[in-house]
Amino acid sequence: MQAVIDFQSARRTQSTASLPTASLPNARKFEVTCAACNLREMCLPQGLSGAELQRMENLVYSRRKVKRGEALFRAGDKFAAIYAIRVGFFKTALLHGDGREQVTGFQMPGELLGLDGIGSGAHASNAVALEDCEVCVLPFGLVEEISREIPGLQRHLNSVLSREIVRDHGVMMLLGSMRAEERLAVFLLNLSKRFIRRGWSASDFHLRMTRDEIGSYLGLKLETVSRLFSKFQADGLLEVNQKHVRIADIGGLEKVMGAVH
Amino acid sequence: MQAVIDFQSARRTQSTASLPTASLPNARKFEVTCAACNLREMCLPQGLSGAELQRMENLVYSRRKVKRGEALFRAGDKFAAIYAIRVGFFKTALLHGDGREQVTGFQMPGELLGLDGIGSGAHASNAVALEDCEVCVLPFGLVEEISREIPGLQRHLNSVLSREIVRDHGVMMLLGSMRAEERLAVFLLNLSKRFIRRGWSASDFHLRMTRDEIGSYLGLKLETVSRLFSKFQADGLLEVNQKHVRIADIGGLEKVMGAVH
DNA sequence: CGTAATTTTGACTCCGCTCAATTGGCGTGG
DNA sequence: CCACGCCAATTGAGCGGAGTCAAAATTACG
Repeated sequence: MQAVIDFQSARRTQSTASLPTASLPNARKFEVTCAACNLREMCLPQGLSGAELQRMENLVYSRRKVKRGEALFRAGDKFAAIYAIRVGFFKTALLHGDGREQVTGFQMPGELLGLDGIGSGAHASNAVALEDCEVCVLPFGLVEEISREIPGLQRHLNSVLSREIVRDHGVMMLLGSMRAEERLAVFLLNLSKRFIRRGWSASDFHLRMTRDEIGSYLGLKLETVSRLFSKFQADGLLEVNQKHVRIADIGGLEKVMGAVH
Repeated sequence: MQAVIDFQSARRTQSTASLPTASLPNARKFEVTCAACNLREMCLPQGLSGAELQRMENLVYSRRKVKRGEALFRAGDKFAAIYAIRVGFFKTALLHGDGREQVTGFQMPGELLGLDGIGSGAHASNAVALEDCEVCVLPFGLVEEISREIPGLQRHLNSVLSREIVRDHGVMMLLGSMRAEERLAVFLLNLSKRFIRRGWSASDFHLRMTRDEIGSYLGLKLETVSRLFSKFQADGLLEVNQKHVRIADIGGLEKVMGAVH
C-alpha cells in the first residue's frame, strides 16, 4: 500500500519536472530511473537525497532480463557487479560436491543479489530465476567509487551487508533449533512480511518455488514440506492449492512458530 | 558504554596531534600497534601499506579485556564499535524467545566481532568470551571515516562482510543438508584450518567450547556430539580427551565429510 | 494433447532426541 | 591436602519425527 502511494507520487513529480521523460532518447523511454523507481526505498538508494539519487543513476549500468530457470550468475563466475531485482523472484543456492543443493535464499524485487562475490572476486553461489526476471546491473567498481562520494550510499551498502548476515543467522537458528512445523511457519510469515512491504497481499500469494526448493531452504525433504502444507490446511491455518497459498489464520501460524512443542 | 564516549573525545584530541607513536605516553608502551601486531595479516588492516597502517593506528582506540563467561556485547546493545580479537575465543549466539540458544559462530584471534550491529544500530547477538579475552575496540564511526580516506580499508571491510555471508551460507548448507557425522567432521576441519593460519597445531588442540555449544552450532544435541566424538575415536580418526582433541587421521575425517552416506 | 515434472499420500525405517544414570574434572573451602 | 559440590561429559535404553521408498494424482509446458 505504502509503496504504491510512493510510486504514484514519484511519477507525478517527475512528469512535472523541467525535463519530461518524453524528451529523453527513445532507448530510455521505457526505462525507469532510480529516482522514479517504486522500489527505491527498499533498494540500494534507500534514504538518499534527490541530488544523490541523480548521481546514483550512473550506477545502473544496464538492465538484464533473465528467463525462468536461467542463471543470473553461477558459483565460480568472476564477480563484477551486484544486481538489484526489478521484476521477478530468484533463488540462490550452493551446491555440494555430489548432487546435493542447499538453497540459501529467495529474493524478490528491491533486493540485492551477488553480495557473496565481493569478498573473493568470484561468486560463491548460483542465482537462478524462478520466473522471468529483470535486474539492474550495478558494476561493483562503480558502486565503490560512488560510495566514496556519497557517504550515505557507503553506509547503506554496509547496512545491507550486515543485515544479510543477521538474516543468515536467523536462518541458522531456524535450521539449527526449530522443528519442521516451526520452520515452515517462519518461512511463510517471512514471505508475508516481505510481500506487505511491496504492497502485495499479506495473506494471499503465489509461491514461485517448488516444494523441493522450500525443503532445501528449510532443511527438510519435499515430502515433509508437502505433508506440512496439508497439515496446516487441516488445522485451518492455510488454504493451499499447489503453489497458491492463502494464510487463513496468521495468529495461529505465529503460535506454531513460537510453540516449544 | 560510558568509557567508549570518554575514549572518543580522547581519540579526537590525539588524532589532531602529529606526534609519532614513540612520543606517546608510557601508557601505550606495552600496547601493540597494528603495524607491529602479528595478527595484522588476518585482521582489518590486511594488505594495507605502511603509511596506511600508520593511519589505522588511530582506529584502535582502546583495548578491552573480557573475562571468561562475560559478554563483550549483548543482543539489543547499542552498536558503536566493531571488535578485533587479540587474545582468546568467543562464541556468538542468538537467543530465541524461550530458553533456546543458537550459537552462530566461534571466533578466534584476528577475527572481527560485532558486524551484526552495523545494519540496525543495535547488536543482534550476544558475544561471550569462552576464556579470558582481549579485543581492540574500533569505533565504527571512525572505521567509516578512515575508510573514505583509505580505499583499501573500505574494500577490505566490504570483503570481510561478504566473506561472513559466504561463511554463513556454508553453515546453512551444513545445517540443512549434512548428517551429524559430516557436521562434526566439517567443524573440526574448519577449526584445524583456522588454527594453521595462526601458526598453531593443525591436529592437536584444545576446544574452548562445551559439547553443548558445539551441538548448538551444529544443530545437534550435546549427547549426539559426545557420541560422535567417541565414535570418531573408535574409528581411529581422533583422540579425544575431554576438551583436548588430536586429529589422528585428517584424510579419514575428510572422507567422512564427503561421504554421502 | 501428451509427456514430464511436481505434488500428494501411505507404509515403513532409522537417525538423532529424550530421559536417565554414571563418571570425571575442577575450583572452593575446610 | 582432601572432601565436597558443581558442571561437563559419557553412555545406555527406548522413542519419535523426519527421511526413504513407492505409487498415484495433478498440473505445467512444449
